[in-house]
Amino acid sequence: MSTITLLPVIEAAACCAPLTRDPLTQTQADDLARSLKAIADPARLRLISIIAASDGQEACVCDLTEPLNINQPTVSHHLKVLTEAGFITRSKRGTWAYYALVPGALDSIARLLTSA
Amino acid sequence: MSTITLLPVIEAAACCAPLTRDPLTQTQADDLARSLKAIADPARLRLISIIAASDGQEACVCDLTEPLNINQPTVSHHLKVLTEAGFITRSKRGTWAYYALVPGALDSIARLLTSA
DNA sequence: GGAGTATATCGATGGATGTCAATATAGCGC
DNA sequence: GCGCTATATTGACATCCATCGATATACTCC
Repeated sequence: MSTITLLPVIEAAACCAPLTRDPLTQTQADDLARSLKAIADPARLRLISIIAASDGQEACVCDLTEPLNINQPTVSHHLKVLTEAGFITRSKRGTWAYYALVPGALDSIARLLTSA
Repeated sequence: MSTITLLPVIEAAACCAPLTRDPLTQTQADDLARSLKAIADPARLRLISIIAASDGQEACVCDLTEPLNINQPTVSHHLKVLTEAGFITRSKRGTWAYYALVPGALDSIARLLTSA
């Protein structure tokens, strides 16, 4: 796992023109699809939106488990997917784990979809 | 199938604030996830980008089958998914089917992901 | 109408994925 | 160390999904 980049989303987005300017290569399409798959899930979208609306765009797992009506292991799984995709980061403070939005990660994906 | 809205993407996007402003409700998350799932596939992203780069942002199926290295039924399937999600529209002229981008569909999704 | 072409649909299949219960790990306070 | 709490991991399971071959549909031209 040591070869995973820290911010795969932003890296993937930095490379290329908007989706609508030129046909994507297979590799570009694979990368963008991977990022989109990570957020194309209701539970993960809600997690992102709760984190984003929290103080400092950071939230404790203990505040994320209850409002989603899914079990704790499932929340943990979704947070891992979002982290590996580069949308959030994890920092542990004592017993608690805090997840924070990666600034610009969502924006860089959005830019790829925007034609203007 | 008569109850399907013509532009589900844009309708879903018109209703709500950016993902990062307030926590999403379950319904909002479901809708947005459905739209994102439709484009979270390499083949469909490439289809969109080829259509977008074509004259009048419209392309014939005959021009979409070859460059993707996937079989014709699979291309047809992906085009259907994109159509039902409201990203493209289909118009038949003679023997050929043309698919065109729905203006603003991608943009409205992008706006939901943008914080600014 | 019949042959040929373009596109869509059907059915099957292998692989990915969301969810859970059970368990493991890790930190805290006594 | 021991119990307690918070979070992560594992393994299993059911469902979804991308892809394909085969076939159906629809249009054109002769």
